[in-house]
Amino acid sequence: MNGKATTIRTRLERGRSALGPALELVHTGRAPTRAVLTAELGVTRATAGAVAAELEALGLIQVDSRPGAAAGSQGRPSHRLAVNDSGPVVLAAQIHADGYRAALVGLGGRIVATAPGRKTVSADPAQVLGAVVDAGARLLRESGRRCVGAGLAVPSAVAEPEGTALNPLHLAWPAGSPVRDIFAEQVREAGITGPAFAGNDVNLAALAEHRHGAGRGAQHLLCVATGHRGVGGALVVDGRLHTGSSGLALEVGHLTVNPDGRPCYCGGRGCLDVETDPLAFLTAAGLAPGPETSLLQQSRELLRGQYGDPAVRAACEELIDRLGLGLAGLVNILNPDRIVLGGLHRELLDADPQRLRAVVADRSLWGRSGGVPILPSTLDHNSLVGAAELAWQPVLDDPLAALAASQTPA
Amino acid sequence: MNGKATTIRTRLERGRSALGPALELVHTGRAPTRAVLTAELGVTRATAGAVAAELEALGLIQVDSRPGAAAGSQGRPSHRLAVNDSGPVVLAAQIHADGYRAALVGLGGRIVATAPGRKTVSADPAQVLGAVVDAGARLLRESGRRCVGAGLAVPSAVAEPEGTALNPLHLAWPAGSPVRDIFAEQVREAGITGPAFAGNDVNLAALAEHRHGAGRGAQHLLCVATGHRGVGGALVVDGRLHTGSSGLALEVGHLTVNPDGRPCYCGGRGCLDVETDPLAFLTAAGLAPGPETSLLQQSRELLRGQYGDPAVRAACEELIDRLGLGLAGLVNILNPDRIVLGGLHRELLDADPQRLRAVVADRSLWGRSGGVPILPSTLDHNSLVGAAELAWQPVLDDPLAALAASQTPA
DNA sequence: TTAGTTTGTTTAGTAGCGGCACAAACTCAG
DNA sequence: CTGAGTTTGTGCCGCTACTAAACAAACTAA
Repeated sequence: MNGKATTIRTRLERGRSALGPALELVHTGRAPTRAVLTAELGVTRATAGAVAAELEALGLIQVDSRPGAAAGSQGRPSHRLAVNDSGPVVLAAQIHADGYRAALVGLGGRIVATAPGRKTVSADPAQVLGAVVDAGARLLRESGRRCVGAGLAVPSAVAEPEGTALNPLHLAWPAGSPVRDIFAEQVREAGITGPAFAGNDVNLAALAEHRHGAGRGAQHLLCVATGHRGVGGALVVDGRLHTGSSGLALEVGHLTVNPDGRPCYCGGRGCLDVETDPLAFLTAAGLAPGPETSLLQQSRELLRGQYGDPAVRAACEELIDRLGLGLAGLVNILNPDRIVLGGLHRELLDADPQRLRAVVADRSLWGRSGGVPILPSTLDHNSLVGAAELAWQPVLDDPLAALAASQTPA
Repeated sequence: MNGKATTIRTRLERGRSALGPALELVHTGRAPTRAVLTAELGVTRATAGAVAAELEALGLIQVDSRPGAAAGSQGRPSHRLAVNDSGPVVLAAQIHADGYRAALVGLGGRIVATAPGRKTVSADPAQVLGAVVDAGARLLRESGRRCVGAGLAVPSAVAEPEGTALNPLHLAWPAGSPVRDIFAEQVREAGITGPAFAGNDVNLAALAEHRHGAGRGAQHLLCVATGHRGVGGALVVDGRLHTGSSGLALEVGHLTVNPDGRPCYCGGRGCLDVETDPLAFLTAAGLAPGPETSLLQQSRELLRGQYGDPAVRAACEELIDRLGLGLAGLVNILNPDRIVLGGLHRELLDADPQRLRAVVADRSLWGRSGGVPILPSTLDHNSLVGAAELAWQPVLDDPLAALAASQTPA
């Protein structure tokens, strides 16, 4: 009964319907040649060729004459299909505990230019976001590239469709700040073309890992990460973020992983949040956390440098057991086919992969027969690249419409 | 790199692409007239008319001349669009602790004919499934209707794509029984046309509730139910079952809801499974469960008949608190926009809806501001109807192909 | 050199859908 | 009772994205 017709998309809007899927295949590197593009789309060679030509005409992809397929195959060599290196870009912005970062990101998830993060902290989101957008606008001017959108990653749950940050951790922003609208406003004022989006940083990191990192090819990708305090989760299903009905899904921090654990502000005790974050690690290792460097940095140095120390090792194993219990619970509920860990959790995995995999397999119901692959994240700045993915999405969904929209800022 | 082209569907296969979506709208009662079908599909009136005509020609829907819209509106009255009452049916089968049940189900989820369940229990799945299929085949012969598929609901997790029952509770079947293949074989041997499917009963109940019951219109529907022992969960996202990467998602029984609780076979303690099922309720109420009637039946009678009894009431409140904690955990992870409860959980909700809603709102992170609607299931035999939905799905996805396939049994 | 294989392009031809005009069936005002 | 307004249903035309099939191109292998 809702007026909007969201039921069918593909066939009803004019223009080539295969344009978006084709671009996504090139964007994620799954279509290196026209031949595999043909197979992957399930269309005839004629159509795939026309689609590729149109994407090339739009300036989104480029075709090299160099052979794209593996050498040694017989038959006529295929031409290489790749993202246009000098095509349009999107503005990606990330706010984190220590400051912010702005970047221009092209198709394929390639970071074209970056503005170094600065340690500026303000209780006013508009001020911080204004600074990031300014940095981004400067990058855009310097590069002279066309911009088709902007994406923002924040360390907070972002409610949809309002675009408000419900719990901006370590940012001192007021809860419920309309970050998406503030960001969009700043972007518009800076003269940057295209729509603006905002999302949770772990969600966006998961999106990036799925398209360009350790999550490539996974159908149900679960990501769990912890940076400074608290634990974030994300799920990517069939290439799309699963954010629940209002963007608040995968709030995994309050799974009980230690019945006798320390109390948590949520009202429970022994939550994943307070049992597996860097602070928990440092205290388990018997260290008073120093304020000079970040908790994650301290934990990382400890794990990499002094893993021989029995106290450090014991703390590591304790956290692995707790994390494994939490992951097992998530496996039971979400049944992913791959898990990618970031932040301190990634370090814990690197330190003792066997133990973590064993705990997860042992405590998940069906894990005994096989178990889910657990991998460390592989992408640098994955939240930033994920923010770019958010901005690229309209282009991937409908290149013609998105490019036309960003051409006329209206 | 998988050969199959699953990327695009709609525009590439021949035939009207709006046929499936249109049938689904009529099937779920969301398109009572051609006019709203037009709006809902987002096509022109001409196209919607043609689509409706083709569906009618296929014998799937019927158009009455009686006005379909609400009276009192001006303009030309619309014709009523409805499912064809004498059209094809599917065979739905359900296995439960006390026996089995077979039924013929038409479009719209209407049960056309039922064969009474019988108390036959065997350790051989082939024997029990053979009996259900025989009963179904008898129904089909008596009705003379055309059959386009068969669906089976079993009280067990069903692994995909193998179609094996991993933990057939209270059935004494060997774990890992290939129920889908056994069922399909029996269906084929009985001369029943169309493909055969199998699924977990709670999953299928959720699907049915979403399409024809308390879950209608929900985007992210979470269902939780307990029948005899153990707790089942299911999630329906955008009208499709979310079963994870291998059909094993929503195994919610082992969320920790009572740190000091009784030990569970999973290795943990205080799991939802052992803290909120009928056995837990009866023991909490101080009763030794009698073997004569089912545990759910006993619990239900106790709750409805002796709710005044302090012990019963205390047991009820204890279970509500535990269930609420579990639901809150699921809300944090899945962020549904509606929750539907079945079995004993439904009874608990009916007994004290205020208390359950309060607990869930209090213990879920974002629940304090609003809270998710929690409703009791409304459909009789929802697992059975859900099994039928499974069988209808190919027809809803592509009516032309599905009907053609079931015509020629090959 | 010739056959075989894979890739890319050109040429019809088909069909689904949008756009538009028109017809049908009602309500409401006067 | 009549005509204007409104909503619904249908017939016709044209566009265009697609398939199909033949052809051309660029390699390998014998």
